[in-house]
Amino acid sequence: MLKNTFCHLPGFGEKLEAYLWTKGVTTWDGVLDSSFVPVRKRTQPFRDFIAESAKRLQNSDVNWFAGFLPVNEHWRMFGEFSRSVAYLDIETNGLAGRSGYITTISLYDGERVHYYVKGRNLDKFTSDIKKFKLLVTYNGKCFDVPFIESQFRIKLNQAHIDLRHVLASLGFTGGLKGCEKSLGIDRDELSGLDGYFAVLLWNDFQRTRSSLTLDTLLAYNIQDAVSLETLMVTAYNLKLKKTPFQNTHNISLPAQPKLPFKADTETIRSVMKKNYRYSAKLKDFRLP
DNA sequence: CACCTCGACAAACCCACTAC
DNA sequence: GTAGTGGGTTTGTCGAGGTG
Repeated sequence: MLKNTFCHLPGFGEKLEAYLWTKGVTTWDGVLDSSFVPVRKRTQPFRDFIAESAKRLQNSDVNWFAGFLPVNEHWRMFGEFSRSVAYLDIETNGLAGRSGYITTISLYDGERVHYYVKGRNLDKFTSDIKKFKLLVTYNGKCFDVPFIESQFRIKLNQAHIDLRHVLASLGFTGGLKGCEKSLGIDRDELSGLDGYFAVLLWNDFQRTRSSLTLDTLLAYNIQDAVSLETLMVTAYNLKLKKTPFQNTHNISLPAQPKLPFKADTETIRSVMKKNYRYSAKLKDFRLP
């Protein structure tokens, strides 16, 4: 999709790009010798910029594209760079602002699941994340990434697709779970849980040191990260429908990875019982 | 609850094109 | 050429929405 993208060129907006597509101009070389492109936008600086684009694409420099693409078109980077993606989700001990801390992190690379737990291996995250060129999150630009940056005192310089805004532009709102529901993405025994429940699980784990509790928390956290891939591919294909490339650039839905943890129903029940907020949900978690 | 980004909307600005 | 026009692009401001 980046090879068919012109709106990262200075002075090229969405309208001009869409117009050129209708005229059959779909490649960078095409721009340079199409009479549909104003002469001023075919001068040497533009030739140089396009040559630079080709070079950066060749060198897999996602970050360069992220700097020139309008943010609402960052989803386009996924096509060329879907194999350098880190799907990322964190859990914390609450929404307590600055006094809050990260409890667990899940990172899915499309094949393997990586997870990090406070007090065990959380610091390993900072070196692991450096291996990825592109981050995909839900609301991560507002929450996960600033939280990580402030807690670890690092800067995540990767290109970053925030699915919250991509999905909102497609008409899907209501949070990660809301979007999954609208798109028919199911999450069996973990449905009905939310971020606050992850806080309760962490508190319970602090008190009991129960490995079943931690497993349940990680199962939830990892499910969120893994779901991001399905959402990303779905959103990408839906976005493509508004371009002339829906038949050529479609990405097929990936197979689900084997998940390393299973949520424990009895733990969920027991933690729910202690919080009135989940009294209505409790009935969904009867023992078999 | 605190924090953060971006979409919406408006206004300013730029440029290709036309008429004379 | 020059001035006018209209559409597209860029810039600026503000509030909605989502995170555990």
